[in-house]
Amino acid sequence: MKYGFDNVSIKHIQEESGFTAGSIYYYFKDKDEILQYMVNKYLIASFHKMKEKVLDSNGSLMEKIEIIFNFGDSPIITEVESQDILDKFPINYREFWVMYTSIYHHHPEIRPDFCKLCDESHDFYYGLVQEAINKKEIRDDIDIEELIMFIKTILKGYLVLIVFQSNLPSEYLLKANMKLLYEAIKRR
Amino acid sequence: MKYGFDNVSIKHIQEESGFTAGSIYYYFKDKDEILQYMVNKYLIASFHKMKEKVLDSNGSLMEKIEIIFNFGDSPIITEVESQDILDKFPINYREFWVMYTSIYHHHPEIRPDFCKLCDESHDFYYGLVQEAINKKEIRDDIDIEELIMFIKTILKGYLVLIVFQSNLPSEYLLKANMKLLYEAIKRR
DNA sequence: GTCTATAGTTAGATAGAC
DNA sequence: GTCTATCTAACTATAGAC
Repeated sequence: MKYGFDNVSIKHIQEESGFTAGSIYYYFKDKDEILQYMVNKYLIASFHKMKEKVLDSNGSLMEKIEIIFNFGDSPIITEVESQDILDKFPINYREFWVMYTSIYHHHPEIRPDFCKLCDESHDFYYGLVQEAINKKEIRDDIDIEELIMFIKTILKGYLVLIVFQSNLPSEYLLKANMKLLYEAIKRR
Repeated sequence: MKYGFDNVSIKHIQEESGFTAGSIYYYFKDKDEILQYMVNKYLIASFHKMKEKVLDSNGSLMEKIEIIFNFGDSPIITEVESQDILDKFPINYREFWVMYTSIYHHHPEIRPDFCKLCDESHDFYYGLVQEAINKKEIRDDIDIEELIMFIKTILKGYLVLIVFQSNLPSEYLLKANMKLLYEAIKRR
């Protein structure tokens, strides 16, 4: 998270982890395998945690979307047995996502994981939107696929703006997006 | 654009440019200065080109926003005297932006340019929105600052989704965003 | 399973001829 | 202004002792 994946060296990892390069290569066949491991463990596990949190909330669609907006601030989590290190050195989900996208072009091997996440998130949003229509929370003349794309766009844009335009206070940005998104989909 | 800035070596540049390392270092004191040069020349010039294109269009706010959406596809441009190379090897603005953000963390020296762009874009959007309200194209009970944040969020999210979720057809994504953005701001 | 030591390669950068 | 030749430092990865 400090250097970005391509700019962190095995020697950096050696110093921070307390293991020597020899030990690190005992567990991972090369540097790329460390990346693969992290993406699998952290990004995907965090996405599932987010889904869980949303589905447990029992709120309205807008309340659920607010949970997703705020999930960027959450620390990355993983399975119980490997959680120790993440408790000691928490990693922000949003920053992790940005680090991850920054290597997207140079590491095509991680793209399948990314695609899997996108597909899963589509199905997830579909469920949320369908439920909101059934409960008459939002207009029912809305195209579900269009709304999913709109929500995805706003969530991604929010995440990116928070990171790259830090002079925008996140609470105002969140409020503005929530308010205007609701204007677009509310029953009239 | 092929390797990303940190992963491209002077030797790569040597091969592609036809100049040797010695010559390259005659013009640039170090590799970072090449980056500075590109950001200044390309990113900022392209933003001004986009503004120009929008202001010349004389369309409605939504038509102007559509121009901005589509600007990601445009080739990067610069001043007339250095345009030759970009004509021969066009660079997509959207891809350039992504390459640029991918080095944001590791190259703090380029952040001031980024801030300048964000500030300029705020003033630019403010003008567009104010004009649309005056012309009664959109609701006048809308908070301008909130709408600017909303528009910025959607434009940025669109750009990111196009790059990282390429299975989403851009024309549908554009249409969905335009339609729902308009739903949020249209006069009722 | 962890270490030391180091191989082999490539990186960014420079000196000096032309 | 461009080149050749080369330096030093850093990198990934491995061999082999313990």
